[in-house]
Amino acid sequence: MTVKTGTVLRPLRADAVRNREKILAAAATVFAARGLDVTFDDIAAAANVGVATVYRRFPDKDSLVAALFENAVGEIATLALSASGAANSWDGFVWFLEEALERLCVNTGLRDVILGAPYAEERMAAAKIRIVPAMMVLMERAQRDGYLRSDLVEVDMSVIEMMISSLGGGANRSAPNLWRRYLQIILDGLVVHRAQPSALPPCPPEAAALDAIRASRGSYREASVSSKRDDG
Amino acid sequence: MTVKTGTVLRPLRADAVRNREKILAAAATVFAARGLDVTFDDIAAAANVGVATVYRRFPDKDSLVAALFENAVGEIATLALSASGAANSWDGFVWFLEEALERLCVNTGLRDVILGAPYAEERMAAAKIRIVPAMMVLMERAQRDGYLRSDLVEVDMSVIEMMISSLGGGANRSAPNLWRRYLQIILDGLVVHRAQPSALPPCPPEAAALDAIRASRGSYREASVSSKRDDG
DNA sequence: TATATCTGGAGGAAACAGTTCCACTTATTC
DNA sequence: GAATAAGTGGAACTGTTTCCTCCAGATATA
Repeated sequence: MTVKTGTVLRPLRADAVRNREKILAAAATVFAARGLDVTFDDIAAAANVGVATVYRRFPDKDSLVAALFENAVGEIATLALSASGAANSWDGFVWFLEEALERLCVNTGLRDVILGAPYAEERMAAAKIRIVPAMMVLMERAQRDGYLRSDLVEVDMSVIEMMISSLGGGANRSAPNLWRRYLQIILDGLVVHRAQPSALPPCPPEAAALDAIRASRGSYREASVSSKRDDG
Repeated sequence: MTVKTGTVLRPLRADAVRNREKILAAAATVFAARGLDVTFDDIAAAANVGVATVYRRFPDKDSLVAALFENAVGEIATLALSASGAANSWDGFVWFLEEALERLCVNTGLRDVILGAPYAEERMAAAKIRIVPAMMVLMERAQRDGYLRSDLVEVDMSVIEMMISSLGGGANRSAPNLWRRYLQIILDGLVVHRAQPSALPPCPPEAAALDAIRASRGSYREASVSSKRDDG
């Protein structure tokens, strides 16, 4: 790791490199748990580092986001490509959705990136651009083979992925796999022929499901307890 | 309209009554368009009234929310009840979903209330309490008649309604009926027997669909342009 | 006309995001 | 193991936003 100083490239000091790693690790955790709308102070705190240190390494959120998510986004495109190599086109389609949604649900930050959050937009757009055609291949194969309903278009899949990933575990600690149940229902709606509904992943405890619902919206201001409460 | 002053009930002055109406109307519009997380200043501006006037009539957001949404919530319960009187239990089930989602999609504030936003929680809980049993009746009838998949439980419907209403027109001006397409897909996943997928509502223009996706998350900070831009 | 009621919007207080500064610490180098 | 360049933490400053109150002046009512 080097840094530009004046006109020469000078190696980053060892402790600085270490801190840079700590920051990246912390940011990954915090972004995953709470999305891209966290502050540099949050990240610094999670990394056990001063804010200035974060600013020194990453002048703005774009650079952090780019450093952390470019690969993850590319990986999704790669998933779609390998899925289109599956022996059965429907299985490939389903497999891709499961893999992609797993990642989006577990990582709110990644979801934000895919969803078009206003950070590092150009670089993320460049990373995302491979996804759409790969997805189209997947869909067309499954449609040609008579598995996937033929009236479905590519943007539908984006919408569906976003609907489902809003239930994700990133925001919803108590039922991290809730989304699988609703994916299954939707798959039952996407498939052309089925004799019976397929078996659903287990039903969540009521409370967990409701948490998920709440989490799906931007989880209001946590402590908007508002009004008075008796001071005890 | 009266107000308690000291110990006597005294009628509200005519202009005050008029302003109160203006505030309610404005709040209804603003809540519908932007959800419950708007400020009193926003409401005052929309009502063409000073903030103080809003505070004077409605000491906190709870009272506004209660005044505006208690009926709307009750109406949803009523819908569920009338739906269970339908000749065909599946038709009743579908009809209820369409009617309820229509309302939730058009009115982000109502969606927030149903979703459990932290305003007027007790009163809203009281209003909501009628919905669950009515929904259960609807579901049980449709399941008994062999239309609705039998592994579905009541909370599933809450989750599904929330997923779908996140695509709603309240936040998504450009494709206000987008949700109908995905409701149809999900219905195709909920029904026990179907020979073919049913026809879908028309596919939206690409851009509109992507708007909807973005709108489904809390639409980031509009102008997070951040960083420097060349001053022209 | 007198007076109780109501109004607007300026502006104070508090919370919070984003960023920089600088006295101090630590790694590197010879 | 000293000299010095590089790096550090967190206080503090700026700007924004939200919530709410105050009060001089306007308006309805009787």
